Amino acid sequence: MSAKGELTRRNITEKSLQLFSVKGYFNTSISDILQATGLTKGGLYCHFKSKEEVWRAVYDDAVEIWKSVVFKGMRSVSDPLERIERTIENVLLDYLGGEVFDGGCFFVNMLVELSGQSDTMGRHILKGFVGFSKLFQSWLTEAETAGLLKPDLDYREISNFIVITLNGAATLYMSTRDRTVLQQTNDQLRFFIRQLRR
Amino acid sequence: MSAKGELTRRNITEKSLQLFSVKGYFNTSISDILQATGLTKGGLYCHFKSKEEVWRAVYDDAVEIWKSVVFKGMRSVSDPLERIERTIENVLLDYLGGEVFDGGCFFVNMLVELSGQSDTMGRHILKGFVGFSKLFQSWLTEAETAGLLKPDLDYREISNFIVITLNGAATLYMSTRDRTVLQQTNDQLRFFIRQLRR
DNA sequence: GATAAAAAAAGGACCGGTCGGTATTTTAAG
DNA sequence: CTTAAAATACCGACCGGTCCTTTTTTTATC
Repeated sequence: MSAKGELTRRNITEKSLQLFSVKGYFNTSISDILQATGLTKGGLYCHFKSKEEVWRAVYDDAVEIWKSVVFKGMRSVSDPLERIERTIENVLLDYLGGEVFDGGCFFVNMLVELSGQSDTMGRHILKGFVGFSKLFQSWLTEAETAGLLKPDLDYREISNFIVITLNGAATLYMSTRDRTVLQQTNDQLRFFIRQLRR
Repeated sequence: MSAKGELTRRNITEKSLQLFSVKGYFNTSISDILQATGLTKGGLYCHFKSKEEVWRAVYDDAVEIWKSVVFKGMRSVSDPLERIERTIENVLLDYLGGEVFDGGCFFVNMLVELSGQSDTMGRHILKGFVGFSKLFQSWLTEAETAGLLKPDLDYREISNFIVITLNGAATLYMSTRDRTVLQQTNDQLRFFIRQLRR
C-alpha cells in the first residue's frame, strides 16, 4: 500500500463516517460514498472488498476519534469519581455538543439501526457500550478502595444508568439540536454522581 | 371503504408496524410488506398511495397501542408523583419488557433513523416525545400546587431527564435483551422521583 | 330476495432507476 | 518494467411506484 493508497483509503473512511452518521448504514449507498470521495467504483473496491468492510474501518476510526475527545486529559485526574464526572461532561459537551459527527452519536445511531438487523455488526457495537460501562465500574471500584463511596452500591447498575442516560441524551439532542438538553443532562448526572460520595 | 377494505388496511398496518420496528423504515421494502400481508402491489397501493403514507398510518396505530399500555389504569391514580412513577414503570416493564413491538421501541428507533433524513417524518416523531415530556411537566405542576414538591425545581429539566433515561433504556434493552436493565432503570428513576418530594 | 350497475379491492405486468458488486482495462507511480 | 490505483462498463437483483385488467363486494332497483 503506497502513500497515495493510504491517503485515499483515509479519504473513504472519513467521508463514509459522516455519511453513515447522518444517513445510517442502509440508506447510505456506495454511490453516495463515491460522490463524496470523488472516486469511481473501481477505485473504492480497490481498497475495500464490500460495503460492510468500509463500515468496519469507519467504526474503528470513529472509536479513535471518540476516545480522543472523551478521555482528553483524563490521565491527570486522580480522583476516580471526578474522572467519571469529567468523562460524562466530555461526552455531553465536547463529543455530542461539539458535533464531532454530523448526525449525532455514530455509535448510538448504529446500535439502533443494526441491532436485530445484523447480528455480527450489532454485537460489535454493543461490545463497545458494554466496555464503556465496565470502565465506569472499574473507576467505581477504584473509588471504593479509596474509601470514597457510600456502602452497598451496585456498581454495575450505576454504570449502566450513566451509559443509558448518555445514550438517551444523544438521541434527544440529535433530533432537537437543543444544547440545553446536554447541559441539563450533565447537571443531573453530576448531581447523581456526587450523591454517591460518603 | 368497505368492511373488507378496512380489514386488509388494518392487516397492512399491523404487519408493517412489526417490520418497521425490526428492520427500520428504509430497510423495509414494499416487497417485505407484500410478503408479510400476502397482498400484491395493486392491493397495497389501493389503500395507500406511498410507502410514507403506510408509515404514517403505522405511526398512528403505534401511538394508540403505546398509550393503552403506558397509561393503563392511570385515571385512578390521584397522586401526580405516583402517576409519574407508575407511568415510568409501565414504559419500562410493560411496554419495553412486554415486547409490545418486536424490535424494541418503535418511536426511538424511528427517531434515530429518520431524524436528519426526513425533516417532516423526523419532526413528526419528535413532537411525540416533546408531548410526553410536557405531560410529565404538567403532572409536576399539579404536584407543586398540591404542595408535594421541594422548592426551586426545574420541571422541564426533570421531565426531559426522565424521557432521556427512558429512551436510553429502550436502546440498551433492544440490543441486550437484558431485563435487569429495565428493572434497574426503574429503580433508579423511582429513587430520583422520590427525592423530589418535600 | 334476485339482478344488474357501480364501486372497491386485488392481481400482475411493467416502468425507470438504483442497489451492491465484479471483471477488465487504462493510468500512474516506484 | 512492475505493480498498485483508478476508471469504465457491466451484471442481476431489487427499489418504489404506475397502469391496466380482473375479481369481488357493495349498493340500488325491481
